[in-house]
Amino acid sequence: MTKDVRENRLKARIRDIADFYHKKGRMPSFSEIGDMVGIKSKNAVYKLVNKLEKLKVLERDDKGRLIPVSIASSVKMLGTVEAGFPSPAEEELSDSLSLDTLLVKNPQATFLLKVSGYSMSEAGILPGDMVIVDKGQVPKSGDIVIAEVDGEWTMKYLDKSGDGVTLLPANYKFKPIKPQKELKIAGVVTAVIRKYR
Amino acid sequence: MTKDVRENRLKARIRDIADFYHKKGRMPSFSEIGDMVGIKSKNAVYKLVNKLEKLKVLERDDKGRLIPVSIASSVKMLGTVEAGFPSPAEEELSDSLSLDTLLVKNPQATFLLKVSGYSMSEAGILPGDMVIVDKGQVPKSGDIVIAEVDGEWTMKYLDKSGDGVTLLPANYKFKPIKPQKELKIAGVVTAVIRKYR
DNA sequence: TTATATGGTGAACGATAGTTCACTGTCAAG
DNA sequence: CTTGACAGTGAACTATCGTTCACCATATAA
Repeated sequence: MTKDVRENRLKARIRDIADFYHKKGRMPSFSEIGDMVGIKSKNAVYKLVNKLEKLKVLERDDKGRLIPVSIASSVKMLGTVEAGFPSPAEEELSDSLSLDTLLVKNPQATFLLKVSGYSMSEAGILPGDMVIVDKGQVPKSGDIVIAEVDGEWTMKYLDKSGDGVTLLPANYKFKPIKPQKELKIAGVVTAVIRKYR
Repeated sequence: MTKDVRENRLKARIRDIADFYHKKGRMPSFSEIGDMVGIKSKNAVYKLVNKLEKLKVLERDDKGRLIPVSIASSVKMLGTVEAGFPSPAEEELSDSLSLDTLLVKNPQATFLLKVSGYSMSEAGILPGDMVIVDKGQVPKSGDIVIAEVDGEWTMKYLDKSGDGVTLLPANYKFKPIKPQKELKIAGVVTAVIRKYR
């Protein structure tokens, strides 16, 4: 009864703080939290923050400043499509994460390129897709790489299994590439993104 | 000569601040910036921040607190694969963005589901891929949706063109689904993500 | 040469930060 | 009915915040 009311109020407050963070790009201060959720005393906010810290919604700095934890993540990870969506209560339990931290290891060396050809279509990489490319990663055999071969840029599978290096397309209509003069591997494709609408 | 030195020092400082932000989850204070980059006077930091604000690296709050702009984004958007990578100087000019803001409109209603079947493989959605699902979006004809049809969860194209509603697979080996009793559309697939390694 | 922008030091300012204390109701469990 | 946890008020505390002041050194431009 009143327990539900308390929980709902707590969730609403977490949502308020998360909204603030996503809109303003920083965590609110204690007094700002108080203004948001309708608490007049900073001490009450202090206790609220203690609770949220235990819930791993946020963390405290060594200097006491707030840093987001579950708040910073924009999506919640569920199971497979076949499993469908769980009940709202169970949704809460699923661990949430940020796409940036999931997909980008070192931001300084990571780029987004647009795909235009069909040469990798059998690997599920279609024209209009975007690939995340890490320039700092060491390319291994089997990786999809962005390479400059004899003056032209392509995206292909890197194959070091035979003698020399071969670039393999993922489309039977395209031919493997044996670099004649030079092969410069600029980066490794670490992820593919397709955005609808 | 000395101009290059100045620019490089500025870039190194921007990198320091970005590293701080990505590691600690919040922007540093003025004195923290001073400690990081080796400036003893907060006034010098103040002038530095003014410059970074003009460069759109960061912004200032109405209360003077720092919020990240280009610092918050983890990837830099380039052109097509065929265009390849530009020179490092041109790389700087490319606009950078955050994958979270690029792919997620409302974080509260967005989920990540894992794909397991081949029923959408011709749309470039393969087993092991992840789909970003927005539960708050209104499903339109042509969208890829997550639906519960007659008690089972699937991901299919939504087709409202004919009479009634049909769920279309993207694989000729699978058959279109005409819901017998009930069709609950739980969300719209807004993006596909494939992560390597 | 003389200006003048640039980048820095150091001290001071009021405002706000997070924290702590004492105190007050409210509700559920004993 | 009492007890104790919970949630909140209000005031005080120190530390740190961003800002501004006056001043200095070094380059670049006139």
